[in-house]
Amino acid sequence: MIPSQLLKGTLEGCILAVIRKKPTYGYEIAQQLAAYGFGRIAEGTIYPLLLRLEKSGAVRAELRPSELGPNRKYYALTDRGGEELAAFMASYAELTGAVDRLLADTQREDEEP
Amino acid sequence: MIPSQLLKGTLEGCILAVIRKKPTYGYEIAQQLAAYGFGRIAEGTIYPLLLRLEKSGAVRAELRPSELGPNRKYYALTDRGGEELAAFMASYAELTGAVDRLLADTQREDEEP
DNA sequence: GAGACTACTTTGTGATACAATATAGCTGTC
DNA sequence: GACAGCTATATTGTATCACAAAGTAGTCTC
Repeated sequence: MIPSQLLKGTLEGCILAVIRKKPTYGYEIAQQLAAYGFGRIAEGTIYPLLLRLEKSGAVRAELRPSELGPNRKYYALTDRGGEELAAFMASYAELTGAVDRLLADTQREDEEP
Repeated sequence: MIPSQLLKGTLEGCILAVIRKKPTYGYEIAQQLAAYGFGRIAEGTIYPLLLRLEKSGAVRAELRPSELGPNRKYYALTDRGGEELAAFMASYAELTGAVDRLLADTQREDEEP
């Protein structure tokens, strides 16, 4: 299980990435994230996050009927959202670069006693 | 610059990793993190975090005089801290695994139009 | 009509990075 | 000896965000 604190900030970028692949709706996003190995992301996390993204102009929402079940709110990435996704990927690379360098050093200490 | 939200949860594990390499004190930890590429971590972040770790039993503190400047509070990793570090590394690997799979898929869409 | 699955919303809570501020010792310079 | 600048720690208040919980509502199967 990934602790919720570790997901902070990451989830927003990842949802942008999921939407970029193909416009989709909240419920399916949650399932995709689970399939990618994020674990179960609560509805109370997904939906407020999508509303934030819509309000900030990173995504555009469109209501469509579902063949089975209630209506779906499909989200598509805007240009602004594409820029945010690029910024996230850069920050994420910066973070993992720093962490990986540090953890590599931590490892090294074991090997040379 | 790494946004503060992305650091959440990560910093605690990384500080444990720094301390594991060699017992050290807050001020130097901040400098080491900056050197690894984390950017400048505010004092208001480092010191409360170290106090939390001490209170939780992950680290042990010892006050030592400095050759130059005020006293330093050296922190050393406890067994409990070592376990927490291992747990962090596992969670971190889980997270980066999921994100990397997702971002790889996002990339792939570009290549095959 | 009861349960299960789909699908979205809202409210309140907890964790945590950070800005700002305070304190204090040491060094060097003018 | 006053002042700047670096070292070193602590505290207070704030903003952000993931989540639990509860609610609403549609479809399907038994």
